[in-house]
Amino acid sequence: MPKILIIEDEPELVKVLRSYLEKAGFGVEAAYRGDAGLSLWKQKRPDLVLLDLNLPGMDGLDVAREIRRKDNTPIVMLTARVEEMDQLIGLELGADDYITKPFSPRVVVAKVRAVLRRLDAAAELPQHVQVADIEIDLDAHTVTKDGEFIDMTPTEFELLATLAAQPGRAFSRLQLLEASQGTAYEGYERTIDAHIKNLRAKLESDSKNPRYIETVFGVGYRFARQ
Amino acid sequence: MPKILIIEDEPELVKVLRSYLEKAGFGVEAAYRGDAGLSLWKQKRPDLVLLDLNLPGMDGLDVAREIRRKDNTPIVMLTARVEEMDQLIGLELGADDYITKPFSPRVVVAKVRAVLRRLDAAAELPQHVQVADIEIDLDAHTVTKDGEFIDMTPTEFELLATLAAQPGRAFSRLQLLEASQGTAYEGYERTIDAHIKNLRAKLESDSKNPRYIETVFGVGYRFARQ
DNA sequence: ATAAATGGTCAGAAAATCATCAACAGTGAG
DNA sequence: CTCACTGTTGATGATTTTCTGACCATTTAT
Repeated sequence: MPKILIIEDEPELVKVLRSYLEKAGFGVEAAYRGDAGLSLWKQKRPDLVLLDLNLPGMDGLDVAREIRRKDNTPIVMLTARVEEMDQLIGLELGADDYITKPFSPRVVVAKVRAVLRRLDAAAELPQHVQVADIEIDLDAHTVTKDGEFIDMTPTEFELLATLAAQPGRAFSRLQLLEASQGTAYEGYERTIDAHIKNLRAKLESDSKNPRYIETVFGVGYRFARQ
Repeated sequence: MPKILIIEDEPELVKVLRSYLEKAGFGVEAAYRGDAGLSLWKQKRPDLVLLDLNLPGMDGLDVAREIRRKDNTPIVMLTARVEEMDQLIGLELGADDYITKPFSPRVVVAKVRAVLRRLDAAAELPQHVQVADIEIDLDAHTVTKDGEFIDMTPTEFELLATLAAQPGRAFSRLQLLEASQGTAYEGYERTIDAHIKNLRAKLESDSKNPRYIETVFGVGYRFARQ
């Protein structure tokens, strides 16, 4: 559950935002002054900061600068008017996004989600898997073999990406089910067989003697260690 | 470390700007006259020029024009008032951005960063995409097929530009929403379908077998690989 | 060698996703 | 204000993918 820190001096606004964010599954902390917000940030280390520009105690810009100096917690600025934003457009201070008042809480939640998603996507996952003469670009959703592009359905793509990410490791059908269709524990293990067959048809030149996707009898499948 | 050239006749202002820019990690050169600025530009080849409009020795406009004639070093204009800018815009000077006085040094640094970043980002993407008989000039905002210009609505062009800038890469509807209407997380993903349909109607001769904008089932759309 | 267990393949059914259309809303120009 | 244009939305039918179970082939264990 990602934690959001709201630094905003209007209690009414904080109340509304908190309600919406919590409903959306976020944990919420709030401060009503800039300096208080900064120390709360140090203490709680939230995943994202919603920061008003005009604050008592300490200016929002200074708060942002201070946070940036120590960390790159994503910051979404709340500003009163569009003109204020013109000053910030360069985003000198590294705000990740901004919202101008008046705004609907719904929009705020959407922004928060978008920023977190954007950062997550950029930071964590490897973008690229290369094994043998197969190349998988997770971002672009492409698979090439010897430079030739091969079309994949979403499930096929997921399976291949899972297997190829750890060549030599055997995956059970259950693990592959989980990888391909999310968490789903329900489902028929043999479904995987069908997808493997289709994958092989697309990848292997000799489907009888698979070169890439090998069967591990009694266990599952693995991508060949090259 | 990017180099910035300041051409500005007020020494006090130069001093402040230099201090801020250096703190921000830029190398700074300065000239106090237009003609001197131009020769310093020739000599140092900075990554960006901060250029005052009213200068002794040589008018800022002439300096800009001269720089543009030889090179496309980004230029950020410093102008006294907004009205001055209106003139400039008509002159199609090719400045990359402008700032009106009075301005905070912070804003200047932000602008400089933004311009450099924008150019960097732009440099990575092609300005021009040609596939078969379609030609898309992302810069000029034009699309031609067999030499004939095709009119696009703004949204259509944005979508097409996004897709065509990275042929072969699949984009989700969410990514396309974000690209076409700015930030939107809200909005109906199927809206993209409608725009794609309109785009295809304009681009494709056989809308059933799209040659340019391909559907990636379960993922989104992509521009055909070249 | 034979039986038992596991994997491969296939085709039809079910589910998910997509294309298209028509109606509606917002916007700016005249 | 009206009109034209653009963009949005929800519904419908079409398409593609995914799932499933049956049947046969292969592997393993005895």
